[in-house]
Amino acid sequence: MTGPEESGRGWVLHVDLDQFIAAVELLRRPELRGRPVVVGGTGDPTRPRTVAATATYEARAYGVHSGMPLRTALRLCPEAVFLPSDRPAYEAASEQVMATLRRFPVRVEVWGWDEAFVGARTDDPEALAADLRRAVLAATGLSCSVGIGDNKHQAKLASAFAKPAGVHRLTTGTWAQQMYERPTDALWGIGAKTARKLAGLGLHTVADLAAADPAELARHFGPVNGPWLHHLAHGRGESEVVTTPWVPRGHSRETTFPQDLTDASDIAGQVSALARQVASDAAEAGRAVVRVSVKVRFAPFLTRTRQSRLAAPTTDPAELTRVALAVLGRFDLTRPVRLLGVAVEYAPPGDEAPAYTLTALE
DNA sequence: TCTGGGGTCCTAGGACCC
DNA sequence: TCTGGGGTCCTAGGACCC
Repeated sequence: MTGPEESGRGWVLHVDLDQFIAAVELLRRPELRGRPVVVGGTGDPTRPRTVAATATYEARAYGVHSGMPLRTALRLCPEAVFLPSDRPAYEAASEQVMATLRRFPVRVEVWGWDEAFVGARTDDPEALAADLRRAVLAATGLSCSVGIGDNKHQAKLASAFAKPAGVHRLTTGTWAQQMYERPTDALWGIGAKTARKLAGLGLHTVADLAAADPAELARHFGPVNGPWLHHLAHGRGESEVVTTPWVPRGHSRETTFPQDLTDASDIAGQVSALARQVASDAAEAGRAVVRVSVKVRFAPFLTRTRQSRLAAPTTDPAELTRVALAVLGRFDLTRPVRLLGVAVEYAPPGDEAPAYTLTALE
């Protein structure tokens, strides 16, 4: 921490913890180091319909990966150690990491449990990145990788190139050289579906997309998404690092049942329980609810949602439960149900009361 | 490999209003 | 009454990310 951050040009850094969940678990259980470990669900690999949140490199050697059903992981690697997900532990570790980053003369924007953007002015961003890595490791025992860029998009991609435990710089100056030959889904925001659709238009690489006509892209992907894809391919992106805490837009709870539900009163009972849970979460967060939606995933895997806007914002559990059940009533529930969910949209904070006096004056 | 849970944002179509 | 044009709100679904 040499303190040169008041001078020099501005940079965006992306700090990404390496194998975050597995690393936190191994800190608590050093005896498991070097063994195949899989984390997910309640840690019971025989329970159907639960998947791995993460797998250590030793487990990956057996073909196990995150998102894989635990039962499959067990078959591939019977000697693996299966651990339950422990959200509070990950949140606590994450807090420690973010607090460490905030001790530097930089701006820190938390972007999830295991990553953050850092805004800084310096003549030597590699030195700053190395300082951040050392400080996080010393304070928490966790390893991270750091990407350096002119904006968040570049820094985010750079940190992936830096993995594991490294530092990498990707800027507008080196964008074409580093990115143009890669497939379009190497960009942050382009997934499998969009990549396939782009390929159908003859656009396979980042260079192809960068050379495409934005108006043509708008016709196929919409007025916002089309031009945005073009921007992504040129390595453009948001460069402002915002330190004010994120204000959640909504909240949800959902459950996949080990066996399908067919009984209507069971289904209603589960939706009530989810609605009460979401209401309690909202009350704890001090947020009023303006919309309630119910999600039903039918067997084998058909997902449908129904939603309803409330007449007035509320946090009342009885009212939210009543609305959730009314929305549930709009589904055709003749097929077996494998998942139920209740989601709410929050009113913007401080927006609960209508400002009718101001309106009257206009 | 029979496929979690929790988020965000965008799009399209219909209702409704002037 | 054979049919405009714009704006806003609401709903359902989709894509993406961690």
